[in-house]
Amino acid sequence: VSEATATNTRDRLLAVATELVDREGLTQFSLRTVAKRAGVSHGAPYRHFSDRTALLEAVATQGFSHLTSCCALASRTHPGSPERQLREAGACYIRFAVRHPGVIHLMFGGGLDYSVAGEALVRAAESAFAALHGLLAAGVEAGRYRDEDPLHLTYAAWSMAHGLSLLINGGPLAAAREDPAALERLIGTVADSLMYGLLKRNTDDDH
Amino acid sequence: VSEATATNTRDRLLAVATELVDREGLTQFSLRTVAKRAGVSHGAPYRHFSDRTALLEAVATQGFSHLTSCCALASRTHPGSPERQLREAGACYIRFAVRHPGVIHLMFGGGLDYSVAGEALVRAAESAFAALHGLLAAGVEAGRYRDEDPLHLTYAAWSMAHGLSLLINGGPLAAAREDPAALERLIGTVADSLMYGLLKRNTDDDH
DNA sequence: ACCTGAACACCGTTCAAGT
DNA sequence: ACCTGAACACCGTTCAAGT
Repeated sequence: VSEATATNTRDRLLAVATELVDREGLTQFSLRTVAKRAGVSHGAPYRHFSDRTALLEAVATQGFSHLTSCCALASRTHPGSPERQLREAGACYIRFAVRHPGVIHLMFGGGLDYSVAGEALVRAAESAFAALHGLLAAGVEAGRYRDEDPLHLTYAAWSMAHGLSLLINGGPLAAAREDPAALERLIGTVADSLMYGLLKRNTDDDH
Repeated sequence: VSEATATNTRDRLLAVATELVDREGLTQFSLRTVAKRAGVSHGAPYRHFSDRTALLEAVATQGFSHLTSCCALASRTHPGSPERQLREAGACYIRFAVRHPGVIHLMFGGGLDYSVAGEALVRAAESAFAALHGLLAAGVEAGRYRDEDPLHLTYAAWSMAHGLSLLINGGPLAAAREDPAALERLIGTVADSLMYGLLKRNTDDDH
């Protein structure tokens, strides 16, 4: 019984923290507010997380896990089609970013120092990156994408997805946040642009 | 005399704030520490900035001005060559991001709410975006880039630059931070990849 | 094992008082 | 006009004490 209660408190803290990060942002995020909203005293979180940073790291870890599952789902849904896998994984990423703007900012906005982060977070981030890398490597191996180091293509793909999510969440494309159809259209357009850069072309007219 | 003193205090606060954001990050940033490091009491900053957010916005505004000047400089240095302008502006962006990781995170990491920001910041951000847009539009007009909406190409180019800066500052490419030659090489590689996606190709083998 | 509540050092912000 | 320092409400963290 005590184990179930402990787990529930920990999970509740995590859920409240995620909601608070998304709704108020990192600056407004406070451990004491999380505790209050979770219905425990301000000292209770220290039974489950070593400090404020550790709780935020746990929220980010969940985020990376979700991105990993985006890739895994896309792989299963479109077997044999690297392009569709990549498009679907990217769309999954963007939808997550729209639903969880604070978590995305937490993961990539510099609020976390990965050089001193807990290994759970580091592992989750590496898994997400490896999953995306797998999608790009598959496309190269299938002869669909340019014959480049898949790592470079991974950087390009990930940069594009993340850049778009920033533009949607805080920038000039914010209108798409409220309009699901417009959001899907925008995702499609950017994916087209990305694909144009990834796919092989027949003639070279570089500088 | 009083005017000069006032300006100096304001400028010193701004400089100290920039340094603190870059070295300690947004979470550790505190108005009281800035005041102490600037040699004034903790109440003094309120004579120059309405609150903590206003000081951070001023730091971000300076950052956007720098990005704008990156584009302006690139335009002047490589007249008539849209590709070189874009490459140079991108490299300028990345170098700034490496030198000022905290400021870049402040500008794009979600710590600022642009929907309620002061107009100086909004204007500076819009100017930077417009300057980049001008570079892309010039390339399209010159017939070098794909015949797409320059806005979409601007999103793509900016996303790539920003994604790379994130990977360098907090991710798997951090080694390039310490090695200027490796940094320039990396910038070149990513720029190649971006150019590949921007430049016209002769044959279309899209799905 | 988990939680509470007092305690301490810190922070943002305000404001009367000084020059 | 600009700055100081007391004041207040808040926060992260620790820890003795309770169940």
